[in-house]
Amino acid sequence: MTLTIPDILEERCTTRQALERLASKWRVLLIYALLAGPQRHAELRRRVAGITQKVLTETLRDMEHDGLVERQVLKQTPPQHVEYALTTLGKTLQEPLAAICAWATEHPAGLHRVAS
Amino acid sequence: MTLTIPDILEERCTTRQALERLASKWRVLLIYALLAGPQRHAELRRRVAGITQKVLTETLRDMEHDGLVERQVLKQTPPQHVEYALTTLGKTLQEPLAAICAWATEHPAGLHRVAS
DNA sequence: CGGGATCCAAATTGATACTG
DNA sequence: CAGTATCAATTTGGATCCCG
Repeated sequence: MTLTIPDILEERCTTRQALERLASKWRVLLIYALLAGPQRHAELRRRVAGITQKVLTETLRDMEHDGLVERQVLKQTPPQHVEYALTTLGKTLQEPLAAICAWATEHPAGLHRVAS
Repeated sequence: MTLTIPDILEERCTTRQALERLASKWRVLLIYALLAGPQRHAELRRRVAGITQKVLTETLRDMEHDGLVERQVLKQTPPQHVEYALTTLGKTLQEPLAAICAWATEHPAGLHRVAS
């Protein structure tokens, strides 16, 4: 009701830019998956149904470079062991994300795809 | 902390599907713009910087068909007067959306684009 | 196992021109 | 004014093959 609307509608607005980066299907799902704790590449691939190796790698790297995810190599030998974990910053997304998920859960009939 | 993670990671999960539909840059911005009240096509185009007429029309129609937005034609004469407004359902997005925006505002340094 | 490199098909977008 | 139609230009995604 008393929401103050910032000028996030401006292209230069940093809030809008952050928002645009978050508004991604895979990012949201990955963050969600990672809330359960650090996980490996193959693990995430299995958990996040539908994601391909390429997209997974790309998304993780983007998120890492945005400071949301941390990548740790545990072994250097060829059978590499790599884990991804949310950073402190990434974890702060839990609450707002939960709010969205709660909404999506509460309004299952909302975004039904109506045949044109 | 005590967040129960639903299996939104499954492709068939309706919550995930709703989420995927919401996770769109333009949708988020449009909803935000529309929180200020019903607005016209040209008005929205001006407010939501960077959106093109085509994408605006498409996004509005998608949101309309998802039950988030309502379209009302006020005049039938050639210089048409069309207004778009959030539906009751659409308005319920205000809170979760505000949570995300608040996050984005609080973490301006978060999603900085680091030159590769 | 993790992921870089390619090649290619498919989906998005941008720019214009046109209509009720 | 609002919106459709079209076509070219990107972007994005999927499928493979390969390497440390």
